[in-house]
Amino acid sequence: MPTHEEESRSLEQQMKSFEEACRAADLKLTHQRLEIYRELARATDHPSAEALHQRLQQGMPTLSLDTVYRTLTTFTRHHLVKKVQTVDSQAHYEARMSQHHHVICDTCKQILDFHWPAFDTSNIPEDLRQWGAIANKNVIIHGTCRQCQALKEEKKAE
Amino acid sequence: MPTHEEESRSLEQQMKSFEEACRAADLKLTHQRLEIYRELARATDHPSAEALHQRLQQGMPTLSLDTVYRTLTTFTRHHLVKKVQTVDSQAHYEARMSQHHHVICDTCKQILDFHWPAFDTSNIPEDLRQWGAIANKNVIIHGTCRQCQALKEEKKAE
DNA sequence: TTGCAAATAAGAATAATTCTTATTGTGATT
DNA sequence: AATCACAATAAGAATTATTCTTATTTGCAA
Repeated sequence: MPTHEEESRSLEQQMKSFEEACRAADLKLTHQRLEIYRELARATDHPSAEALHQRLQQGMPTLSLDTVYRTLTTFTRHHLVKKVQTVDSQAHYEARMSQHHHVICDTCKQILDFHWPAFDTSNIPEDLRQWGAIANKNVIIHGTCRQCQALKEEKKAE
Repeated sequence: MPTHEEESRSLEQQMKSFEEACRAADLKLTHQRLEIYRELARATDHPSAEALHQRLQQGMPTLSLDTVYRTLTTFTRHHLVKKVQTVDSQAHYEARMSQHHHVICDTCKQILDFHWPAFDTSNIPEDLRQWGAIANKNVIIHGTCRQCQALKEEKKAE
């Protein structure tokens, strides 16, 4: 368990490498971006844009919610932060009730089912046993499907 | 691979057990519910409420989008259909970029990180190798955390 | 067949996110 | 240090996904 001092030192280190990554990606180092990143890096929960905005507004009363959204999207695009895996904003349904998993193409958004019996019968990590009552465990794979890969190759060739 | 005939027969069977499940759950067998379920059972993609509504409107011009939403929610509550796993409608972010997974309490919505190296190093099923380029594979576990379990026990005891 | 609770349609309301536009600020160049 | 180009921001309007309100209809039990 890191002491308070160690924690904040590592936060500062994280800020340093964040700044470097921004420069490498040609992202301007604005006050907003630095604060939004710092707040997220400090967070132990998984805050929504709204939650971050509220936390930051104490110190930056003019910060707009839109900036938080835009900035998080930018960060995500540059792999500086992660969006917790969701399909997308729309809910999707299925009638198939048997155990299965999903592969999602991040380009065309198509969702495909697959089976993975070896996973289904595997045991969850020891430290999760204490967590509570588990209803189900599922795998979500993200990537680019064949067709979209091909389309991207074509574009590159142009 | 089932023939067309077999497929539609099994759809009819599925409809039969659906009707039975509705009766068991005291859900009235309305035209709308039957058609919404049939359309979803027939679908090979994972349609949104909006998509289902559009498909059904051909034959049922007065069907409201709200009914589709409400009905899907009802079905989900009764485990007659599944909502493809999402955290909830709001997007959630994190600055931790290292490989990890999430447990989500369906009651309090808290998201917790956990590690599962054995999963991370496992190989995906054979038939997925052809699918495309995989960017990442993650586990999402849903359930009820300790605290929420305890609260539910209390309520039951009252 | 009648009655009543449950379900629906229609449209208003809300929540989450994105867009538009005018203004500001970063960082490169002098 | 002053200037400049353009990226980034703030504010509020607009969009999208979903839920709520209310009046009407319908399934089904008696």
